[in-house]
Amino acid sequence: MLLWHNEFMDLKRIATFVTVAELQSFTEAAARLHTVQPAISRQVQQLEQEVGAPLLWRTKRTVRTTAAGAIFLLRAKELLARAGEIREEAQRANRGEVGRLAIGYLGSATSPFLPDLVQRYRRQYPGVKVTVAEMTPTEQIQAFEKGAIDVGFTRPVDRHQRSRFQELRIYEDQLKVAVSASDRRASRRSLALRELASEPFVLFERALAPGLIDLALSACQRAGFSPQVAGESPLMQTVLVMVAAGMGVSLVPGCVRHLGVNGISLLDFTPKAASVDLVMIWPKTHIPPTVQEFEGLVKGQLPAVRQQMTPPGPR
Amino acid sequence: MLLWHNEFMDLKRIATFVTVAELQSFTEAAARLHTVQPAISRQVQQLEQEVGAPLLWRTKRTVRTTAAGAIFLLRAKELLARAGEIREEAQRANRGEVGRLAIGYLGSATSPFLPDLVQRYRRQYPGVKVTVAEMTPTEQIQAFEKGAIDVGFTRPVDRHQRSRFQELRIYEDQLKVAVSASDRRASRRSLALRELASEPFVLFERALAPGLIDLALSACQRAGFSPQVAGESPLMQTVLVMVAAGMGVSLVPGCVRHLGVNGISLLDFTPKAASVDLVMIWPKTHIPPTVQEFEGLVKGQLPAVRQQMTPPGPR
DNA sequence: TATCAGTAATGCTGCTTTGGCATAATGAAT
DNA sequence: ATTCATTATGCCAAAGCAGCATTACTGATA
Repeated sequence: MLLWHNEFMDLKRIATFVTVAELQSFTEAAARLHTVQPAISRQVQQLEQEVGAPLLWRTKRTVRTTAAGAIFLLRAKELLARAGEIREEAQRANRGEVGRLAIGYLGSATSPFLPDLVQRYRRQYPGVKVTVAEMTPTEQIQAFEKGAIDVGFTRPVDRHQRSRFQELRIYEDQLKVAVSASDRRASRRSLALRELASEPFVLFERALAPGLIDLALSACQRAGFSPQVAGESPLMQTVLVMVAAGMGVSLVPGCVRHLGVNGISLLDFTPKAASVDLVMIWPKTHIPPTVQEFEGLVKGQLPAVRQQMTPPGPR
Repeated sequence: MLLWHNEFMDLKRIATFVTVAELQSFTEAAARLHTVQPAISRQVQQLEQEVGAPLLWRTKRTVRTTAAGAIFLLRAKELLARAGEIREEAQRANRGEVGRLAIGYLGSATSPFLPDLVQRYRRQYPGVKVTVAEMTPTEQIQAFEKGAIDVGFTRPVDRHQRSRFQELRIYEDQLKVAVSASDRRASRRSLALRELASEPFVLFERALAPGLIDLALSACQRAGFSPQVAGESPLMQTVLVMVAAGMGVSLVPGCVRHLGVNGISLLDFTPKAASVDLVMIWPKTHIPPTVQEFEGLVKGQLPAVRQQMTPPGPR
């Protein structure tokens, strides 16, 4: 490697040349750069080697740029400025001020509060490209694999995946029995789950939200029966409409009341089932700064969100 | 200076990072860059220090860019490409392939051949911005001072300036006596200069071309008289028109025959005066490559130019 | 004309940085 | 659990670089 000149120009040497060219003096440039004149001389010499052209025309009294030096001076200043810019940009990306934040969300459980969260975040980080996409829990896991989303609002992931994701509980919801408004029990506050043992059930498709459906099934199990599934749908709205139409009863999270489907009644039941949480999840590995910042904002908004998602009347 | 991190990012380290990011491997990057893996590790570490943000997310199995690294990778590649481009541009400037060539010229002595020279040059060096401006010899000297022109086609400069300029003789011309076509001597081939001792003279303004006029005056001096100047003009055409109008005789370079002024006759005279040369001059200090290349082209064209500027008929 | 003053280049030295080797640490896959 | 692949770290020698002293040169000045 002896005497083997580098393939690349050195930005420091370029900056030195710019200073010399603008001050038209090696000595003054040395003072400006807090070093000594011979260092400047050699830096410029090396840069001329690297560039492959003389850049400065020296007399003992004055220093001028050559033709090559003049054009190089112009371009070098641009290059140095650009170098500074890209460093700034990387730092902004590292602070989560630029970049992207792709959000997957569960429409039925987030519609009341998510738009506000997103709006607050976009105001605070206008440089971040935010996208939102409604997805079922299963679709969100797949989207994480493909890198299509950065955070997801969903149900708690199963034991298998738990180690790969970080979770933030947003709010706690309760399973409710959904019956048609024309059902004879529609006006009751509560019922025993085993009263439904022989009723037809309409459920959300298990493959798309196994956590939720398994919770419902285990509730029936504990009540001593296995529900007779008369219908399934990949859309929560459709489930509710089928219930309203009297095609069966269902077990759904209380938050579906925000979906605005008429003709149904949501009842508490005994024995009480475990609560069904809404969580925000994101992969533990390689957490982008945008996600970190979003997490902080969400945490700050948690009280407001929880108040918003708490049923207004008597529970 | 111990542990004092440089203000500038190092292009070599940036290139190393790009290689690592694209190959997604430190080890492979080391092989590609003909060095060893620890060197790569430390270069990337240093670059991350310089940038002020983590750029790569390392596991033992794979290497990925962080959010900051992803945007930095994109920009860094542009920066490296740009750095290469500006080096190329400086080299082209050094070879005279880009830049400028500002030409000052003496219209009366160059009009037959200069357009062709300029055209040839522009074809060979299309990247050079060529400008031409008609100027008297004195104006050319001033234009050189201001850096307004790079080469000049003019008369030989005086002793005082000679050391500052390089000269290339283009062609050799002879002083002629100009008389009106209606003059009784108009059809003669030659006359003795002293025949004009008592005639009125019309001359080009001395201040604008001292070399030429001093040559004419010294010719008269040697013929034993001092001409009686009846008129002066800063335009050679005007001088000739005044001669044609019979306002006087003049002493002019033979090349004025190309100006296309009618009604005059150009005669040889005795005693023969020193020849009046047309030269190309340019400052000795800081000769731009464009000028060097132009000089080469002009030298190659000299025979053609001289043939073109030689009077066709008997001399 | 000779001296002087100011500037860039060069020789040299010691410190800093960097590359290369050996090895440790770590995580994934079998 | 073990092994393999990969990156990080400790160490050393070589190279690069800054700083000092000095030289060489030129334009200005007396």
